Amino acid sequence: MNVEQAAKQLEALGSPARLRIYRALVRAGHAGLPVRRLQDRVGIPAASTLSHHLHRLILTGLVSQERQATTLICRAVYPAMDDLVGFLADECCADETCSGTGEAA
Amino acid sequence: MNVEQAAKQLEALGSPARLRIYRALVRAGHAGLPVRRLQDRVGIPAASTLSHHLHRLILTGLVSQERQATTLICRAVYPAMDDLVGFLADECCADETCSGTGEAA
DNA sequence: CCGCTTGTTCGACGTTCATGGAAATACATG
DNA sequence: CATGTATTTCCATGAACGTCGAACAAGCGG
Repeated sequence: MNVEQAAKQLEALGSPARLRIYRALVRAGHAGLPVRRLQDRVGIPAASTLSHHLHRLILTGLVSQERQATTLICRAVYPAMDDLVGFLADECCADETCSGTGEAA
Repeated sequence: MNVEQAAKQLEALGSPARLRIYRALVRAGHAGLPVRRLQDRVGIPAASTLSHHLHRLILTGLVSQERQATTLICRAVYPAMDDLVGFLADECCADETCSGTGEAA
């Protein structure tokens, strides 16, 4: 995970609409959520807007889709989030253990 | 930490320039870094651009500044990052323990 | 085949962002 | 007070974003 990639994912998550989408997906668990259901849940009025956000999330690898007949099931990609949180934690140690990390890490 | 606040911080971090700035600050430890040094380190040519990004980071509470005579020392606010990582981890459990979280959490 | 549902793509609108140059501010020093 | 350094604020410009409506594609059921 390099800085550019992390920034891209952070940016994807850095919009209330997309963060809500992602959160709903995460909470839906492995089963995932059809786009229609997702729209209903996050309260985005226009389907095209949701589709746009979803596309962005997918591009960064945070979300995946699987077709089931006419409906598209969306799922959060947990390993991606894991990596991202790992990157953040690695850079920042979250506490005060940061002093020893140095520069080459 | 609500969704809006988290999204704001995520967005602040979601730019290669700002993520690099933040990273440099984190690695500098609690000693912090003067703006000038920061500029030199992250390779932003215009001081005004750096100042702009810094301002954004400060607005979201991710970075703090302290004046020392003519120079401004910038520091990463570790608790803020801790909260953000916590929010992400809380929503996503990072692994596969997510199924039990439910909806009301 | 036709209509219905599901979801995406396209084109457009106004808003916000990133960037940098110039002027302004804050502070130390002589 | 004048000068010099450090940093921000102001302003302008082009690019990207968020949002939406309308048109389109795909698959199911009569």
